[in-house]
Amino acid sequence: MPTNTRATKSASRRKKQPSKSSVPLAPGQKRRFQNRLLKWYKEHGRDLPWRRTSDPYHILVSEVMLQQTQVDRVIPKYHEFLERYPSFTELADAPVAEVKQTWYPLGYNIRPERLHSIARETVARYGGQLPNDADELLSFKGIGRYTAGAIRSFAFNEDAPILDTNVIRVLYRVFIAEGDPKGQKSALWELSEALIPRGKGYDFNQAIMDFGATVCTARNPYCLLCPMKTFCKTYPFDGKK
DNA sequence: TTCCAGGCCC
DNA sequence: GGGCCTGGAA
Repeated sequence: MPTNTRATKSASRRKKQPSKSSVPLAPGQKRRFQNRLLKWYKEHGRDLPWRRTSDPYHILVSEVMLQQTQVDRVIPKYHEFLERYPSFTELADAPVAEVKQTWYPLGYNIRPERLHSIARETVARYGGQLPNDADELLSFKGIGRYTAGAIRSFAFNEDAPILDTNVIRVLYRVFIAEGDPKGQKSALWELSEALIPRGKGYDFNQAIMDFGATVCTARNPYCLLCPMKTFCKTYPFDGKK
């Protein structure tokens, strides 16, 4: 926990005021969202290759590939890449030029360079084991806040929050629905964290991204078959945001 | 053809 | 807050 958020507990009786950036959740709303999302995921979640492993290296490769590239284009390259570089060691030992060639044609070629440097550093400084600590992960070039959360939840099974465009869109629509979503990142990070059912960070995070990618889509979302429509602040969708 | 999204770095 | 690089929408 951060610091002393309850310092004045006995000093005053003022009701807890949501800080400007936090989103109030109606009673039961949190659990309803969690239950419906996880149920939806059980029935409709996609079967993706990186969901069949908990190897942090595999997870990292998939997440870096997915940073600016759609799932369908990533899948074949994910297999090819791992076949060629089965672990941090092989990747670290490979010439970066070759790694970039293997990466082709995914594009954004700074990514293979960074992935390669992450591999080298992981071998050199962490004995070939990716750290699970948030700050250590964030210290790598190429791992930002989203990817650090993804690694912690998908590879290490921690209840770490993630926030990418899918998650932003889903949480904004269901719980906020006013103002500019991008201007509310900190509230959305808080929401992302607060909504994770204890011990279920992996499934919950995978679920919310799948949900955003296939139901709560950017354009023409499938509101009619959405399990959240009874309490979604955006339902019925009017064509914007 | 132009414009914008998308995580990250700076 | 802008630029990166690229696909896809406008």
